Amino acid sequence: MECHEGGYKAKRVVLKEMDFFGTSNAAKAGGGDKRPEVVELDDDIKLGIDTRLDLGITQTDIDEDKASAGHGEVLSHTEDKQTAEKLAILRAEVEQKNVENQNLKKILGQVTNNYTSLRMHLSTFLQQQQQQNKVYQNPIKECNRDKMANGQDGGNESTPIQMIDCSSGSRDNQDNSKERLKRKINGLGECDEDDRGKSSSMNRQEDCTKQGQERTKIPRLNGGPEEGESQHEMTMRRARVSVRARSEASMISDGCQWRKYGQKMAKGNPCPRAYYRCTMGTSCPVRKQVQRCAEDKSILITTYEGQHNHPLPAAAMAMASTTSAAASMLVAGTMPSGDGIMSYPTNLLSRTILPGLPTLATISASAPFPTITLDLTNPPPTPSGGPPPPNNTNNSPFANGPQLNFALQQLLRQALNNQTRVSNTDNHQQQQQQRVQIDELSPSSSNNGSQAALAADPNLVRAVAAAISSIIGNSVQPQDNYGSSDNNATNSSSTCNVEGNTSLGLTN
DNA sequence: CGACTTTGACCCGCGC
DNA sequence: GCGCGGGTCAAAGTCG
Ligand SMILES: [Zn+2]
Repeated sequence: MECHEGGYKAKRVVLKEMDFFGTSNAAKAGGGDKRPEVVELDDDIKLGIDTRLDLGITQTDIDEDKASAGHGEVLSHTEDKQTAEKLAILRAEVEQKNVENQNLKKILGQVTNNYTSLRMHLSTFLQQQQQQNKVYQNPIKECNRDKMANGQDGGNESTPIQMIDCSSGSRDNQDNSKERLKRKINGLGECDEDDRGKSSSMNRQEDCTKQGQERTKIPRLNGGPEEGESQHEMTMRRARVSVRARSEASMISDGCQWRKYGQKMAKGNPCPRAYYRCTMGTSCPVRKQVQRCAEDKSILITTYEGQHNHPLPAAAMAMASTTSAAASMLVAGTMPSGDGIMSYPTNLLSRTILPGLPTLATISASAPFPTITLDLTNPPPTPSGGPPPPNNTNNSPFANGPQLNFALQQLLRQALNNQTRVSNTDNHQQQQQQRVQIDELSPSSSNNGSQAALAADPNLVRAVAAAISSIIGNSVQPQDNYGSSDNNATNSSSTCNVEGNTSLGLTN
């Protein structure tokens, strides 16, 4: 009803979006491929800043002043005046040098930042490669993969093949064709990570209309016990990220273009759930669901799913990176062991508990899909603590992970800040912000208690690295702005934060 | 006229 | 087998 006020009369203009990141302008600017670093350096060059550390002259002049001051009784007032003028000039010069110094520091910081980013990205990439190698080593999966790639009927095998590649867009070129192939292949149903779950409908549609094939039963994602590897893949495929934010608007402004393709009344929630599809790309598989929280209708729950197969504007990258980071964390933390779908996160995130820290992440095995909820409805995050998200369930394995939570929190905040900055076309600040972010995560920083945990727990490091990589990817790979966000459509239920979701208490 | 929203219908999986 | 709920499609209508 009015929960989702998108009343048609209200219309497009009325379809007011909460300017979540203040990116309305940036979204249109769409400079996703711009490298802030370069811009700033260019600016410095244009300004003709003298980058030489030429500070000796000033010292000499000062000494001269001192010497002349020693003969003060001899000097006349005019000489005093001259000295004063000299002093003033020298001070001005010193100030100028200071400014230059600061500029140099900035540049240095940027370079350091870039270096760190590249390192993180590289490490993440290597990790992903390792994972992929593992996948390829699995003959069964390989077989399935081939079947899918060739468009052959895979029978009832439901082994999911594709994994979410949060940081690389290597698949992007193949996405469309793969998708079509997969959709033609009914039996395999959920081959594509983007459409899994929903692919059934789409498959059905195309099959019925185009091929008229008999619809072989599409095995459910969780159908049947699979080897750990498969479960891992499935977990990755089904990772979802939803964002909770207080907004009176009907939709969050995330920089992307969305087309509404459906609306349903969800059970247990008087407010309808709207379905949107990304229209920035011709066949972008990314979808999102928007729904108001039943308990608190001022809270808007936006769930992203899928991976963009097209370049994103900077404004959209912020959100995509955020969700991607969350998904990465989820993927990294949801390595299934045995039949427990979510056993891994327990080890990863619940290792340490900081009293008073708001619960940032929750996961429940009861959830149909691994879901990360980025909770932006809470007060700003402070490592010292804060009120827990209203909807967090205590029983989830992710309930306690101060280090990672805080790190991710910072990352997400950074992403959000980045987007805000992008909207202001202030790349410089964005860079600085990013640098600060990395500094916080770096071992050299002394602010977080999370450092120790990061250093001690490789899993944690991996998770954070994956999360960082997706954000860093913005600056490192401007042209591959493929936001990978697997979000959850909160299909578990329409309530605010159902159990089974991972929720990252994120405050902005 | 193109892009978009609305909305009813349809399909699917799942539980009983 | 049936009903329910989630997700999607597509025709119709609206807007710029
Ligand atoms: Zn897209």
